[in-house]
Amino acid sequence: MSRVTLQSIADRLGVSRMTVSNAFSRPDQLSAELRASILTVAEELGYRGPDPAARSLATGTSGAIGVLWTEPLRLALSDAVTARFLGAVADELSADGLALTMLPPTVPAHDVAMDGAIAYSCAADAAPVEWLRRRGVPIVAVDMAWADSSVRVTIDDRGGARRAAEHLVEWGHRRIAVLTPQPGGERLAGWLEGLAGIKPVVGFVDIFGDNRTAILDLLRRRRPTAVLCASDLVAAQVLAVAGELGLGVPEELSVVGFDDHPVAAGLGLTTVRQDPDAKGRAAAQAIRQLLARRTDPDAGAPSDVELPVELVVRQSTGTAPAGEGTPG
Amino acid sequence: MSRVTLQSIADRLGVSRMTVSNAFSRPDQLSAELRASILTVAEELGYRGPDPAARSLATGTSGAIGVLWTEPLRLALSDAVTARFLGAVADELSADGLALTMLPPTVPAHDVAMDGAIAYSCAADAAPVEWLRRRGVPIVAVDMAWADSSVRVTIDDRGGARRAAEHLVEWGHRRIAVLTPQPGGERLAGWLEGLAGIKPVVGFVDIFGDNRTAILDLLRRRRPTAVLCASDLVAAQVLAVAGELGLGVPEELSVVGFDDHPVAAGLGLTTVRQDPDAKGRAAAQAIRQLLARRTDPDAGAPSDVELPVELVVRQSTGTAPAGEGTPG
DNA sequence: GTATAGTTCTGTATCGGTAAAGGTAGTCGC
DNA sequence: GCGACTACCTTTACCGATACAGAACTATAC
Repeated sequence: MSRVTLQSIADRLGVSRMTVSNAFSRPDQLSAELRASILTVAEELGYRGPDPAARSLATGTSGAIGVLWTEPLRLALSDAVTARFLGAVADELSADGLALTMLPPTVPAHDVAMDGAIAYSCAADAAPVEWLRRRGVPIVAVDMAWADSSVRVTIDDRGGARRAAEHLVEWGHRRIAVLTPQPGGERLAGWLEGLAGIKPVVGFVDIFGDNRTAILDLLRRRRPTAVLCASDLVAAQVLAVAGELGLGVPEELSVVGFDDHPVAAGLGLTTVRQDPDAKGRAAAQAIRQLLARRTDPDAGAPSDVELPVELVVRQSTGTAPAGEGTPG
Repeated sequence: MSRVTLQSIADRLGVSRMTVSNAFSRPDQLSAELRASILTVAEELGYRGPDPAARSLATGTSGAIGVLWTEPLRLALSDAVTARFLGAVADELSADGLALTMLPPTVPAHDVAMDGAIAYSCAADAAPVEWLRRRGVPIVAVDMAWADSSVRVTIDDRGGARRAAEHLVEWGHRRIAVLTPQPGGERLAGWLEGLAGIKPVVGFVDIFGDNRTAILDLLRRRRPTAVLCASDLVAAQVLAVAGELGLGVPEELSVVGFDDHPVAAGLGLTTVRQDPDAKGRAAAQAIRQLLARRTDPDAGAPSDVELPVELVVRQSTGTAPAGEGTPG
């Protein structure tokens, strides 16, 4: 017994296949009467409804937007800031009837149908990004340094980092450490700007991992009076290690994070706040505009967006310890 | 200029379209030599790679698993327990090369191509669930009371709730309130079992909302010595209101949550721990088995899974206040 | 020299729809 | 009574691939 298709229904009723298609997809194109009988027959035959794959092929749209992420998805979803961003994207897109498809690194991005994609914090030369570009899928790059033609949504990483560094300098700190995932990047650049010539001790961390050993080593051997961290979660690890070492915060050590992750408030962590909801909305808007251009080439190209950030001063930063203000 | 397809490449080289298809999808089916020249020509012509929609129609698979959720996706992603579950599902499925498509309530589920679906905490009669059933999509129901033929993955809600209630009774509590989102449900049933005849004060809450007023009213007017909450987030609200009222916890009020949400440890909240990672893995496994049955009908049907839970006693519960142990 | 098998490529059939233009009546205005 | 309109349905022409069976050719064995 073969599958029930539009044709089966059409044959049964002696109408054209197109009419049956319209009965499901464009009810205004046929009389209510005929439509009712088509639906009845469809029901009788056990028709499953228009096949999404076939429809997708015929119309050229799939109803889904992809999210590219180069780490295991667990990490995206378990981080409150990232998850919040994704939630905002999803909600904003859902208003347009679009679903969100999350593509882990192991899934060949070229195999999954999508009308557009959001590349989130990927390396610009990551293979999946490259594939999608090839396919001509409209891409919005979020939190990525990617000079290429797509649209970018970023936050003012550099400005926020600069403010954070300036804040420490204002409090008299001179022996300052920075914890960054890699050499380079906007945040590091901003810190250096804000430090105005002070050479920081640079430590490298795994954003998603446990950096206890590295931090322990840094605090014990280099004795910074302040630490600038690439994220609040790293900063939280610094606070924990400081506690272990009996270092008073902020009396002996000031700590600054980044993101204003939900844990930051509870820890009294001074940090640079970003708005993941706004970022998500901006990304979704950009996608929407790119999609609009597909049907109406006159629609303007969306422009890059850079969202502002804000320094939030809490209890984890204070004046530099007396007599310790100079580089060791 | 029309689009470059397999046919364009085939024509250019004088080979059959099928051979070109194989060059991309089944490299072992042709000589390395021919394949190389096909890829070269493809490159020259600017071929974008096999169209996912077309492939999907031809093969009958789409490479994505849907997640059904009847609230705004923001709520799924911003809740740590749910997000963690989704992360586990995504990671587990990604090993099979499957992407995860999140379907918000506003997206017609029948319009998006998917090979299977995970319905998470939806009403069994929710329209999207019904559509997918119609379409014959294999569905795994998670945290749902759904007697129908699909596979279910649940946690021992009833047993956990029973243990929580017993715990309070053991500490001498007799005037106990429960906060639940709706009348009925496994957790409520478990509480009632554990209360062994004690009639609780029942309060209704919005799981995703702010219930301050309702809780304030409950604590002030009914003066329970203990509260059983349907989730840790509700329990956290109870703790906050207790603080406002100057009620000592646990001296004057014991509070029990559910889930062992990350905030619970910080709040010292006694709760029932579930393992969202295990739940995610179980759901993904079930999907995998359902998909396997599609190609090999002899593969056994996956069976329902009920995961154990565990009472975690922290500082928010203690002995009932003296002389208050009897129902008012 | 012929059967056996393996490699490489081709032909045909199919997957299940939608878009856009094309009839064909009946209706309306005048 | 005639053109224009509207409402409804049909025709034609795709959308871009994969599955499966078999043909042609090469190598190996005996």
